[in-house]
Amino acid sequence: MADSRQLAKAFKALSNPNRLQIFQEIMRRRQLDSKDVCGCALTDFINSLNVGAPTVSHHIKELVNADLIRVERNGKFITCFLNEEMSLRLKDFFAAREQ
Amino acid sequence: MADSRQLAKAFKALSNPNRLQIFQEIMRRRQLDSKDVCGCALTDFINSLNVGAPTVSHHIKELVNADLIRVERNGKFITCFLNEEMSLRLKDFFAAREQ
DNA sequence: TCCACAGTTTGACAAGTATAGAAGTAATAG
DNA sequence: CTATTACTTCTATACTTGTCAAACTGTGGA
Repeated sequence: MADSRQLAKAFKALSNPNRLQIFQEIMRRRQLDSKDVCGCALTDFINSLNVGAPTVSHHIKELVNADLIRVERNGKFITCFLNEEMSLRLKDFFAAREQ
Repeated sequence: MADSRQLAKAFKALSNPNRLQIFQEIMRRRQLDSKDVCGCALTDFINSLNVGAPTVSHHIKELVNADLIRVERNGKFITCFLNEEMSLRLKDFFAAREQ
């Protein structure tokens, strides 16, 4: 059950409403399949949520730390991408034994 | 997105390691399909986790409050059951747009 | 009726978290 | 090189949470 700890960490990362919204937006953008828009810059979140840059930066770090997303720096910007593997694991967690 | 709030609540309920373990045990027992054992008494958790009764009681309340489980009283005992509908919603949340 | 057992409520407290402001770093434009 | 933009780190603070001890409630059995 060493694995429980990682799940709990992921759930904790998603337990804050602002962080959940960031995550949902990253999920949502993934679906717009063109390469240009499939990630999110941190600035997007600063504008859409009502919190400052330090707070968003902190939230992103938590999501990365929980393996839910990964980030890439492109010049001045960072871009956030969904970690598909983790999403899959979380889906499977809830899918256990149901059809 | 009024719905986000409920998701965040569920994730928060699962973000504590002890509470997650309680939830996992309730999930696990569901699979032993005989009527007699398909729920969990609170005492079971008091013994298996290393926390006192008040703490377990509190955790159960949080899980109920997050719509993840429901409880029934049978005489002296309470029994916990999984809320399948919520599990399904959570599975779908992570399943969005992936195959 | 009284006791023991199963669980709940209350109150307290240490530890953790969300947030902001100020100051710092990194990259790009001019 | 300087200024600006994008983000990070540090520090402080208000708030939340997990836990326990003690006291309480409800149920079934002797």
